[in-house]
Amino acid sequence: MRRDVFQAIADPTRREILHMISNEPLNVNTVSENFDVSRTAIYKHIKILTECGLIVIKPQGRERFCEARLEKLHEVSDWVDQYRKIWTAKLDNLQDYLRELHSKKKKHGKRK
Amino acid sequence: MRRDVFQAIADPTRREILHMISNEPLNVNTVSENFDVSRTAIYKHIKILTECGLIVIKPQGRERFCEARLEKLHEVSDWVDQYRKIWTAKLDNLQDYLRELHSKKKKHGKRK
DNA sequence: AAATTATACAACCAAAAGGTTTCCTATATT
DNA sequence: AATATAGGAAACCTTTTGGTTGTATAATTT
Repeated sequence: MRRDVFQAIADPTRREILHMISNEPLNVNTVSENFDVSRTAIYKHIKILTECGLIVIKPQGRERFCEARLEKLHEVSDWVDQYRKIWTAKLDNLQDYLRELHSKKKKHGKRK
Repeated sequence: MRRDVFQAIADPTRREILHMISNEPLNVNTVSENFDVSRTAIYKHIKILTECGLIVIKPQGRERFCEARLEKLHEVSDWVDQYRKIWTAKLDNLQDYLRELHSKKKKHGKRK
């Protein structure tokens, strides 16, 4: 099954799961107790998160502890970063333009 | 229809559309020509992207130019950032641990 | 005016997503 | 040994997603 991080974090429940275990690993039951859907439903989300590498499962007795692999999110932030350059550049241009407009206030039609 | 940025960027086709128009606005046909699915399919993707604010459509004659609103991606990077703190802290801890392990190489089993 | 072009949108479809209940297995507990 | 607990997975269901074709409409060209 093709799983990628972008698809995994698209679901709000999965983002919440990630949040829950971001500080300490929790077993499957503990995670599912915090939602009002069934344990099986949560289990499926957990499976998806492991399939894309955002979680690793560590067995301990009969329990499975879900541990977040937050570094995996760098894929997302790398992707965003390439666009941040563009959008901040555009904002800079806008600022320059506004500044220029402001300094030459002899002209008529002015808008913030 | 509830649309959020996370869901919008989950689809690879939509990410590619964003990429295409990240530098210059393009009209719907031009965008769709670069994919091998129908124009209607692409149009739907564009609609989803506008619904979550990642694109604005500017009519110009009979054409609609799709302009990227990349700033909207800050929602994603903000979300990632809260976790980046955690994952980098953990990496730092690991590094400290390894450094300590290395300097005091006389002892046997040591853990932070 | 007629034909072409760019887009919007309805109707429909198959597959995937997200959920359920039910049953099974492996560890702990008593 | 018997029971309880934690998790895995099959079977099934409904809604959403991503796609299609076909039709309609508004500008542009010829």
